[in-house]
Amino acid sequence: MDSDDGSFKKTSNPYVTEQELEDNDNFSSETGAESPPSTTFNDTKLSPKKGRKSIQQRVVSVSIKDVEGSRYKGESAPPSDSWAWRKYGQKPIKGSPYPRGYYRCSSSKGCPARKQVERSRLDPKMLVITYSCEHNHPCPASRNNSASAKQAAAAETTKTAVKPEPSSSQHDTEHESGTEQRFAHLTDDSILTTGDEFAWFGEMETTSLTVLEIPLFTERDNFDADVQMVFPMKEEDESLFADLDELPECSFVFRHQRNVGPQVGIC
DNA sequence: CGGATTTGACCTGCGC
DNA sequence: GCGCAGGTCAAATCCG
Repeated sequence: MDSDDGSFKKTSNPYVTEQELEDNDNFSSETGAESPPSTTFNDTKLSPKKGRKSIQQRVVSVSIKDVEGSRYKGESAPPSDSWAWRKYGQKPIKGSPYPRGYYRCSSSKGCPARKQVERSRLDPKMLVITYSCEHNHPCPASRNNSASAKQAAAAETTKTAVKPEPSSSQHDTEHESGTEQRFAHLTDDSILTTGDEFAWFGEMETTSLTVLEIPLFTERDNFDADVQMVFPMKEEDESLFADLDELPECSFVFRHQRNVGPQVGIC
């Protein structure tokens, strides 16, 4: 199935901190916020066939409005942001009225990246996208999540195919170069400090994309508290979807630094 | 006709 | 050990 040439070094993914790597087992999905303490908070339910220890995950929350807007406006993303995702499954999630879609990177053969797209239970106006990458493989989602997130989220929203933007011949060239070449440029600037590791968030903010960086809390209480800060809303009925056009133009970055704790920036 | 999506079945891990 | 839930597979179906 997925090739694993192991050619990528751990540091080749500038967007995954050591914190994430170390605390992967403590990763908390967005959906964990409402889960019983004994269930999924410390259990990512990662692919049993891939092994849990070797998966990196990043959670991004995308405003549905942003998604739809980008789609309908035909917003073109930079080639480096254009990733193709192929849906390979969908599952209803217990406790959530919304199904979770499973996508696999199809930008190039052997691309190990996967992502899960689901509507946030806390805020149905948001789509929560969880990117999963194996160790020794760069996570395309890390840099390109702006476009790819929109693509997948758009598909999730519109129930249509996830297709890469009809971007450019440059993109096609990248396909020919294969996965390694595709990620090579990511490695070039991969040595980032913790202060720069989420620099791409800034790019996303410029597109009014709402981003939620779910930190890897080791304390559930912290997680709950911070999620409450971000999502004060309770679960609402589906009538909310009628109000999608009323989504606020608000972007924020939610991060957690080692020895610093959660930081929330609200516009 | 080829590729992508859908969807039910199966597999695996975890909690009880 | 059993049941539940999540994740993946693969055949069927759809679409360009």
